[in-house]
Amino acid sequence: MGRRAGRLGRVQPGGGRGGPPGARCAPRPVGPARTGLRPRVPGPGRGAGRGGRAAVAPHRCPLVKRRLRAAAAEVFGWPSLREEQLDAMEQVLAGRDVFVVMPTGAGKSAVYQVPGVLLDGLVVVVSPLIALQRDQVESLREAGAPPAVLVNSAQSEEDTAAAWEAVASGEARYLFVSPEQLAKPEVLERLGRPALFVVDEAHCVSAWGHDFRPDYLRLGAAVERVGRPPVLALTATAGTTVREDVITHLGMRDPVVVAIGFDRPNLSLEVRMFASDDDKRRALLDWVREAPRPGLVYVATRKDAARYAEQLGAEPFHAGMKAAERERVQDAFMGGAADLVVATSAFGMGIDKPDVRFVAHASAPGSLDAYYQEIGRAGRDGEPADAVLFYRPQDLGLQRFLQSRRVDRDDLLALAAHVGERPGLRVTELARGFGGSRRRVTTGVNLLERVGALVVEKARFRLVAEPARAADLAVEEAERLQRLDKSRIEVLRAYAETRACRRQHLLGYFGEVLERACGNCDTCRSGAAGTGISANPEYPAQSRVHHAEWGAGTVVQSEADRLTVLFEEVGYKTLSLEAVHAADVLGRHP
DNA sequence: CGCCACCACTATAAAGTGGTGGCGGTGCATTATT
Repeated sequence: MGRRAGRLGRVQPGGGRGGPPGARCAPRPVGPARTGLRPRVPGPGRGAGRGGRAAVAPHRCPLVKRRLRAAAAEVFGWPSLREEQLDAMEQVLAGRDVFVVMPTGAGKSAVYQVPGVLLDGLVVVVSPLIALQRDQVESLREAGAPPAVLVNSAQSEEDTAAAWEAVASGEARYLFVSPEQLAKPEVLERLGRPALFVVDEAHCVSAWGHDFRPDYLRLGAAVERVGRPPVLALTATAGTTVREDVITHLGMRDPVVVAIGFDRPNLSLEVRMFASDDDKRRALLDWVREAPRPGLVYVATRKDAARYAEQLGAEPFHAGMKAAERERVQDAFMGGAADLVVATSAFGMGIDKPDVRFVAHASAPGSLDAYYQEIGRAGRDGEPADAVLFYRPQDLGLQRFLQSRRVDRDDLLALAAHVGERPGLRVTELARGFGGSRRRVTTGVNLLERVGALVVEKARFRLVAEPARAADLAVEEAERLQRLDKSRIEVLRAYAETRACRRQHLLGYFGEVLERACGNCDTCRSGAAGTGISANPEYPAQSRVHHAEWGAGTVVQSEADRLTVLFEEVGYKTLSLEAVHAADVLGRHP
């Protein structure tokens, strides 16, 4: 395998430093510069509305592309690559930061796997689940790609030692780790100077970094610590808000965005509205019993997973189950032995089953991003499939609870004071000395850093504000973030309650414009989705507005009689156009 | 925020009503016990 790869020649990372192929053939800087903390209006290169064509220059570099194609064919046995994959790979080899949005199954992994063959150095791949890391290593091994190793807490010390040995000797080409591993200074030291830094399932930075897995927000610092190699972020779901968040927190510089369109026309979209819980439950059971399988039912709680599974004679799946049992259910579903799984959001990452005929939601998830991701597991074979949301406005209450991050000013004050008195501590020392969990301490540190009250130098913390002031700023910021989080639920509500074409609505949120009503959603079928809904000439989607009370914002949804706007300070709001006109509260921004 | 299990209450008794406290999701890594 090494020999095969060797014949293809090597490319130095980083257009500037690297010299030849990259330098001679460096693509022109293209694509929007999207590094700001707050959402902006997409630049002209963004490509909204043109079916999500890649936002890369028409520039071509025959030599590099030829070598990429050769590596794909010779090492991985892929006779061809998508144009988007090639574009992304080429930009990576030229040393650019690249943000790739592609559906599962479209070959996201190839975007780092193939350049990995040509690069002369380590490719670090951050992945959220150990199971996913193992799958990736397995598929690289099967392909006969350069050696790939793992470092995590679930393997023996011997295996970890061997992995580090392979990294140190230069034998290992790919290293798979969790963000938690990269929070350890000794791990970062052992990485040396990687040639490429990959963040797989990059939406996790935004979805989990702010509280559940705060080490995700420290990846940007990790990138700096290892000499700032090119950063490649990969995900299947990224609305514009999520994308901005990921780019900001990974510290990506002027990234090239390569996206494949979001639309899945074979997926029928439907929302069924209920007032009572009993009615909703009965309707879901009836519907699922009749639906063609295999299918997936998403629920909001573990208890519901057990209950519905029992009633449907299906397999439940949630994080409270034993690992062996979870594995059994997942394998049974993948293999076809189980054709119905009732799951919480724990189920799905890494699931790539082509023939799933429906995804039904027994309760609303917490965001439209999550919803899109979950329904995206249906109909990957391109055959007709159903996405049905059994909706009750009351169900949003649970999501509101789940997204409320409890911030305690006293806690933050104590943390700030502790750091202030003992400059130079690292996370582990801080957690031990301060007496909080690593998670709590990291979340606090992230927040303090975000408001500029704390700086990090070589993984050591220093307070640069008065503790009381630091705590105030952090609380203020946490409250702002919380408003934003909660407002994401409003986006879901808007989807569930819209009378317009669901697909236009959904795609609009992801920054794509569908010119005409889709004809494959419930509102289209019932004739409720009138014409001309997508275009409100007064406040088109993505335009900047200013509200008298809520300040600056961006229109994310524009319908004939209502608007959904993302305000920077208060989050998403749905406004009735009639009220807007009556009170004259909304102005256009230049 | 909303549910649900549990409790007290009512008062020919059994089963229903009303109040309320606890609970709700996602994974890695690490550590203390069997």
